[in-house]
Amino acid sequence: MDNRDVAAIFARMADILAIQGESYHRVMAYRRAAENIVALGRPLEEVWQAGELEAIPGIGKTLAAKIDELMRTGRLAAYEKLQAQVPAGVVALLQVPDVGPRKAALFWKELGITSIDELEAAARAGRLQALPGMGARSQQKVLDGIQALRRRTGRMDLGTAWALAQSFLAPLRDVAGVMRIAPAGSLRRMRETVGDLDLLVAATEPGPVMARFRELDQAAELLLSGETKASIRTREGVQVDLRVLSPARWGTALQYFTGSQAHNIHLRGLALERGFSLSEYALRREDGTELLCAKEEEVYDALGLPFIPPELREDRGEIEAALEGRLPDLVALDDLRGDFQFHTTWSDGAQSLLEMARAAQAQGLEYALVTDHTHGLGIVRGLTVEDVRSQRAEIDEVNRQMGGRFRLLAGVEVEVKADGSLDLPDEVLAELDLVVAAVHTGLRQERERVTGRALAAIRNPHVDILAHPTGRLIGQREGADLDVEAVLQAAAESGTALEINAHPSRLDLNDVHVRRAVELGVMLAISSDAHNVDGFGLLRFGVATARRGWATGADVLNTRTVEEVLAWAHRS
DNA sequence: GCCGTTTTCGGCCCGACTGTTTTCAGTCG
Repeated sequence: MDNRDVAAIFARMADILAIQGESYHRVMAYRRAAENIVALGRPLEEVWQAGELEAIPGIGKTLAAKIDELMRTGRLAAYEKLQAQVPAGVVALLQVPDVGPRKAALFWKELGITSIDELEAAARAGRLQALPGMGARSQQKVLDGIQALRRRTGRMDLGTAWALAQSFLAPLRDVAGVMRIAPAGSLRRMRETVGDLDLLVAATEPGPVMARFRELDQAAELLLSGETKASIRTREGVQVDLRVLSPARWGTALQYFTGSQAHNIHLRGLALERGFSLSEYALRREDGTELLCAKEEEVYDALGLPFIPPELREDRGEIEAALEGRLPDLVALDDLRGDFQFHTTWSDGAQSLLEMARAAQAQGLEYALVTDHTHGLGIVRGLTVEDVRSQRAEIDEVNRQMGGRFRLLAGVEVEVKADGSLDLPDEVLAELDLVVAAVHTGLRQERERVTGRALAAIRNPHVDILAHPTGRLIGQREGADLDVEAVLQAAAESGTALEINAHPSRLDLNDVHVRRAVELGVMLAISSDAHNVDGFGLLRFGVATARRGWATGADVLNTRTVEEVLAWAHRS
């Protein structure tokens, strides 16, 4: 029973309770508990053994007892009882857009529908429209929703969402009356995946920008369209929401639209304690007068809080920390002086050492660690011992050409082989400025074995950084069955840095792991993993992941000067 | 089901949009 198993059960119980018409707040309690367990960072089992379950926000006596039962027996009687009461196929109906718990219950109780296929058949036969509260249009919406569900590709990675947002922002920015425009939602919070795209516009008149939005080429399907809010779906099946408000309300609007929902609920509760009702329009006092906020900072300030960066807004303790004046001073992209992983034509990169050095410098960096693959990784041509030494000569030459304004550091991304040994001999590793080790193969090994390889690499005195520790590829491949807690503990002990790989398909370590790493005092290295000259631009996603994990500049190796990095690498 | 410098009971964020309804329920974010 790991965190995800328990969270999935609680989320499932929330769905069933909602279908049964249980109190909204009881349902929300289960959902909130599930989210907090996912965000915990440490193994739930460990918290359970320590008897500290009730210290987790949203876990009280009842849920703690349920977790205890799950940990002891692997089962939960209350869950099994609920499952017996509502068929799994009825719960599945909730996946259909515009079908919520009330309608799912209606379809089940009135028509005996227990699967999405049966729902579709009933809609086609015209049997839904006769139900109370339903009609021909609602029935058609169900059919459209089922189609959309079957087309849906899942959540986008952060890089894809970022690029898609830019394609919407450009044409809308030029519309008359548009004063400000920004992506909000999970993209602004820089979550590792993004479902829907949320765009916010401040304009004197909503009409023109709403009209332009509906007519965009990308808008394959118009989902809804009111005076200030519209949603479209792209051909790829991505929903894009647009909201338009007046510039004087930009601060509250951006705060509201950035979320997360959990952060907003918590913040609005705090506002109520302070005598305000907070909405996207304003802070409204009890006498009905409004306090308008043109800037987001003003919203937090009015509630007696410092500005909370969007990346922290997940209701993972940031509001409490803000109240107590202990928000971290988060690392920023501008703080980065260097990069710790990129590739060149020496292995699977597209450009030469010199071209990559110039690109890194153009990105504002002072140094970058060359980390071509070693030959043990079969899929790319990698460096042999001779290659490592030849490449060193070329690195020295590039450094001469860069004239002291930029420094390439000699390194390697050395393969951790299936038996845990490294792909280059120690004496060769010792010649390098820094060594990055990575596991690329055998990711499906059993937990103990693959963890053992990671631990061996971390404890190797020549290894400075362990790259993309779990090896996951977002949306494509699960990471290894790694004991991340053991890896973090070992890194803290040995002083080895762990990578935050900035590539949007990796973001490995992830935000939750970073948070735990920061707690344990693990050094973090943000790496672009650039394979071409544009790759250094990906560092922003790595920084965002570090920020989501509450990392400060002091936690991140990249904020140090090249001299400090070399001194760190050669510490005892 | 959780939670508490107003509470151990009685609250629990707030509003847009749609469709089915003559005032509102359901869904979504």
